Amino acid sequence: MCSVPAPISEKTIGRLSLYRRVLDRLLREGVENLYSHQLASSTGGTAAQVRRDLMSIGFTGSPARGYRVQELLNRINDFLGVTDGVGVALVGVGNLGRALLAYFPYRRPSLSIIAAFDRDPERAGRVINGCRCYAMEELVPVVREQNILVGIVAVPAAEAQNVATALTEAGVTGLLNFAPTPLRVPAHVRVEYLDMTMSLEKVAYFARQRKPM
Amino acid sequence: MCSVPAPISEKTIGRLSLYRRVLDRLLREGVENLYSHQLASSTGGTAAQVRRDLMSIGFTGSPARGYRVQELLNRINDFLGVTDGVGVALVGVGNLGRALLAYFPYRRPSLSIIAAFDRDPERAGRVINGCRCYAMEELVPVVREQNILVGIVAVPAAEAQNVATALTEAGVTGLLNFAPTPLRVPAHVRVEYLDMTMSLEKVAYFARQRKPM
DNA sequence: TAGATTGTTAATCGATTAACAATC
DNA sequence: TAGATTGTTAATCGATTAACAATC
Repeated sequence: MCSVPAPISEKTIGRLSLYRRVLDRLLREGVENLYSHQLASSTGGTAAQVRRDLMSIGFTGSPARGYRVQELLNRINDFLGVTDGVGVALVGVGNLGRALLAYFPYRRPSLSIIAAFDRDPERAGRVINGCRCYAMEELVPVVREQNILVGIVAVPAAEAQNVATALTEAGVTGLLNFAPTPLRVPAHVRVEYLDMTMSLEKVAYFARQRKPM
Repeated sequence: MCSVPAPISEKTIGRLSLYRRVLDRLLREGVENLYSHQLASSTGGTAAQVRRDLMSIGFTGSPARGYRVQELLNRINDFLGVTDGVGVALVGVGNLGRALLAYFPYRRPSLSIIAAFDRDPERAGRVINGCRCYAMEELVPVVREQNILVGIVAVPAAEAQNVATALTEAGVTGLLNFAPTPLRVPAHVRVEYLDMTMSLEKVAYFARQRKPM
């Protein structure tokens, strides 16, 4: 009965996050059961993929009723660990940073940006969207003090590495990097890259290809 | 000599976008030649992957000097079609939308957001970061008039499908979707998904896993 | 029961990695 | 020449797809 630690793929983690939000909405709408193909159509995947993902976290359904929404949601929340919540630090309070502060509301249950940092002394000391902005020098002590685990890098590419190093030194184990540059971090730190310019250029490329219509 | 149309992978397109920006910077720094591993370390990939990508667009280097930076940059620009430029429309001028207006400057050479739209009449008529905001009713005529090919969907998930349908009807062939919901569009329209919440939740998951240090 | 769905296994597909000859 | 790099081919790896028995 001692099952092997399930090999959860990285992509599965991302899809579980999406399932979670869909299930949350469905639950509020009063849906109690759903089939894999329903969840697939709400998330843009295939039914088989949904079943694989749920199997990989050890959740089973029945051929008759499909999956129980409430139980599945609990299971995913539990698996992703969103019930506990995690503190997030934002570095760089420029245009992008301010947008992120507005996008991820302060003191949100699962993920909350609880501290922001900027090199510009003008911005330090201000409170934006409920989030306090600190000077760069305070990064390490504040992140340590508040037990922050995740850092968002929203500074220009040239500064990104220094920011990543400082965040890592302060004890962060996950980084979301908006700068279009690779970050060198210790092996125990996870970096996720999010390059909006790349996404837009990709779309533009395909849009141009399909222009002649 | 009639070579087969090279099968360029979707991921390659994204990486070419990143190479392009690195090459642009290197060129300004006066670098004339570079090896695949140099480009790889600047973009977080492997040398073999860089070589595959460049080969796939028919660009070759020499064992002695590597690749010529200027020629490579021209080739990639040409391939991605950035030299011509493409018009982008933004739909949704909330927190995220305004951030995007600030992030992708108006009248940028290759990609410029030349029109924004919002349901809120308050926002329509204003000019943000040099970009004019229109009412939702003007979407189809304005997008058609200005020959806009790409649409950015920055509205809540519930409205995303309607916005996508309108943009498609107006002649857009590429969509960048920030809403966490799949979009049903005609086959000739390309949709790219960018879910910031998913990215952040993924990082948080891995960060928590690695917490015990 | 009949029918749709689940969970499992085998087959397929694509991309990455490894090995190597050719080049300057 | 020696050495590092390029371009090419074969091998490996993983993920997706397809087929099918089990289930309610």
